[in-house]
Amino acid sequence: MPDKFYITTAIDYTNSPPHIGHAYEKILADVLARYHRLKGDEVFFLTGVDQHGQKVQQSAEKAGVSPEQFVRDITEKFQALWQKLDVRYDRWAATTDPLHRKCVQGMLQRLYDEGQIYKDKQAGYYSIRQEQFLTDKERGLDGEFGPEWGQVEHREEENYYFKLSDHKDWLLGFLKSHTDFVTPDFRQKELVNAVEKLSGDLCISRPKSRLSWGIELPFDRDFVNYVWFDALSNYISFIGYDPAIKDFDAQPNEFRKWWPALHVIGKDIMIPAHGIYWPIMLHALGFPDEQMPKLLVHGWWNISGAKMSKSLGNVIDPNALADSYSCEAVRYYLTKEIVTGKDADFVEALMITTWNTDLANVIGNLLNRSLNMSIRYREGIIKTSAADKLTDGLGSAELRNCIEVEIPRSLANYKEAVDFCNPTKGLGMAVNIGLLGNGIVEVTAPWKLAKEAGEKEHLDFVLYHLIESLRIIAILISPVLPKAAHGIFDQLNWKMELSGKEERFSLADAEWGKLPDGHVVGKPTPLFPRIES
RNA sequence: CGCGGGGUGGAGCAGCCUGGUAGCUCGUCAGGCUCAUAACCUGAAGGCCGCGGGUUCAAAUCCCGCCCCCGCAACCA
Repeated sequence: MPDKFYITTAIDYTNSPPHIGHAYEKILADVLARYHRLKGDEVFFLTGVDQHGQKVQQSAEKAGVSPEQFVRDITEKFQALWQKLDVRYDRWAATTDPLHRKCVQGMLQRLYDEGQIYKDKQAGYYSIRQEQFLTDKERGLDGEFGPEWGQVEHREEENYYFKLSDHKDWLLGFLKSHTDFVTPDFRQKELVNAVEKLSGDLCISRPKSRLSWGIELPFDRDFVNYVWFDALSNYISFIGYDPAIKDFDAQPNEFRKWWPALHVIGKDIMIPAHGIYWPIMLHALGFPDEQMPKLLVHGWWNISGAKMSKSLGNVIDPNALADSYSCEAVRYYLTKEIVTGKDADFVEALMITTWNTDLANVIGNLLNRSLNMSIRYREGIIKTSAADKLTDGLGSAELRNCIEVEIPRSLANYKEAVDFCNPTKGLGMAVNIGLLGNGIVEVTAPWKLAKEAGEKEHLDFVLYHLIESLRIIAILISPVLPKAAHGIFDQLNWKMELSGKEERFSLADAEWGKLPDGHVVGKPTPLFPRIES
């Protein structure tokens, strides 16, 4: 039985078009999903859009179109971008989907019936722009509410509340006994601190008079749900959760097959949404502790050390980036040049450097020179030879060390790294095998071997090793650079019957010595042309 | 004393959890090679690993104190 891997991303808010941060998260999730497929796991990758809410309603009004129309346009932009960036998800979660709406209403109804949701009246100062009640905490030094809140008025309003605080102690206990709930670990520390300060319940409704663009509360049609039950529950609704069934073990097979999930999210939505509301919602719905999801919290791409923001006008458009360079260049840079979980600076020049160094100079060049030599010296025919006999040839010691020590170590490091959600380090291992290959070319000097009749066997062995290195590299980079991985395989003339198909790659094949004797390689063409700036 | 992150050769970063020759990319300098995408390989210069204490045979790494930078409000991942 293959392992199951269910991965999700945050669903993006369809209020404005996607930027580099959206792209990073989806690429990260896509890379992990592809890696697990490479391992042979059964994978389900869910991503989508959050379409409801006040801001969409307002933006639509401003644009003079219906919310449906407005949301459809933006949604198309997201989907087009994911296609352009090779983000291959299995299902699209759009919160206006009837299936989702039904599930959300079912959840709310059951929690209402079970006394987890109650109606209450709140009076106080209310920010219209932020659609929330303000407390004294929000007052500035002068005791007034700052301009960021827009128009503030006194208001009295009835709403529905979810009994969040009832579950605070449970959550603290859960976090204490499940220290791997959040990756990286320092985020979990942060979360525990936040939970300890938690007080009050969660307002989950807005009267329809103010907000109509949302999911109606099933037990009171004068209200729509506000945000969290709608947005977060996509993670379960789209894989078939049945809200009417409290007993987790009695849930439909399809749902139980995939759950629990790995949620890939940004650091800004861990507290409170994914770290507090979501596990408590699941707990209240009857999910046992061992069926809680895990969170992979990534950092942000900053621009010259500053936060990316619309108001600063420094937003990076991934569409334009993919057009000027390539989808693969964007995927490579975003994966390689950030420590998973931490922030990084987005520097376009560094994207070019990284591409040129790792892909053009190291891997691409190794591919090119190896194939070229194979064809020039041995007519493209790759032969295995007994490694034992080659103890005293040029560079034999380095060659053996590479095969017996370095490559196995790189492979082990790669697997460990990506298994722990660190594709950055994984890519480093693939590049490392490329570096080793280029080193081997130097010490074995195939052009010298080719001139000596007695060295034919040694030459064959060297070439075999180089081709094997490239075959392995292609497999390792395939989750990040699917197109380039195919490009390498195509030039190696390997598994041509699967050309273009994802099944062409398997992690089990990433092992030195799997290429059969007598394989004939193809002609070299520069795969990663240098980007000249 | 709010919470968290960071301070490592010229630049950007890893390493810190699980102490033990300070590593990577770019840049600089000097060699080598010619199969290759003016690519590749080797070597060199350049670090009191923020500061001060402590633990230890041994600290970038663990502990304590201090200094500086950045997030934790918004559009926003």
